[in-house]
Amino acid sequence: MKHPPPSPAGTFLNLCMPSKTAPPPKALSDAALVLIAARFRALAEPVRLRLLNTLMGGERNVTQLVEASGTGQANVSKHLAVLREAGMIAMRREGLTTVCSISDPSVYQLCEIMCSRLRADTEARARALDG
Amino acid sequence: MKHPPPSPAGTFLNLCMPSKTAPPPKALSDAALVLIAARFRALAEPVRLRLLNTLMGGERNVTQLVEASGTGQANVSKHLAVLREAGMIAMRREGLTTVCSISDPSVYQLCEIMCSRLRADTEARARALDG
DNA sequence: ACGCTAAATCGCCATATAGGAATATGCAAG
DNA sequence: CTTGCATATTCCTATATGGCGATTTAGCGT
Repeated sequence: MKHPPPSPAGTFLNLCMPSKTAPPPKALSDAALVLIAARFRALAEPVRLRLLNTLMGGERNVTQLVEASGTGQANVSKHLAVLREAGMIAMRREGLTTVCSISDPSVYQLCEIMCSRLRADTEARARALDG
Repeated sequence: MKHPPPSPAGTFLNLCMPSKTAPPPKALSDAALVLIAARFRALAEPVRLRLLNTLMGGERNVTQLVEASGTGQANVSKHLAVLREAGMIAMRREGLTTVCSISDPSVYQLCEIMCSRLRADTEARARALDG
């Protein structure tokens, strides 16, 4: 259950270094691609990203997430189900409420990378206008 | 109205994060979330992942990508347009052919992270079956 | 000009999914 | 058991998107 992090494939340290390291082009199976695509799809929705972003501040119950999300309770419930099935969040019943938390640490890395890219692209576009 | 009564910051972090990787929970704007979601959506498709996976081996023209993708030329063309609009690949005309290449190095990181997670989950599920 | 090839685009269909209202379920208090 | 709150689920509609065939566009050689 608990794993003293043996640095899964060295991904942690490579995070902040956008060097042009081309890894050996290992071909992935079709089945693997389907699974990977499913994970990306779970992140391909603004409301779900808002939920994850809120959960980055710590555990929240569903009502709190509904308030933070700007959409209805039914939608949030469905989006949470998607995130849970993708293994990204954990949900536990606590009396009347359901408490949610991020269960997949790679969510942080993925969002961090995307944000960095977004910043870089925006900046590049701004430079293109000025220069 | 209500505040998160139990864990302020520590509980779930102890569960899933080693030590260092907790970024300050910066709230992202709705506009940023839409842009980030769009980038994830570009990766949320097996055929597009196959194209990227192929391009990880170096530049390829569209015909080569069609052969590697297992789907039709029209589809590949549309998928390539999606990846280009997401800023992940570059395309240049070279005589009759169009040569494609990965233009966003974060693609490597993102796929690497997803593959690691996939391996970890699959392994955990296998352990759960064996006991 | 023509034909040929590579790639992009269009039209259509089928499916997936986000959104929302209504309803059902689970749980605790009285 | 009944009431009330917090979530989940169901049903529905609108939209987005993938796949495919057919057509169009683009560039090279003749």
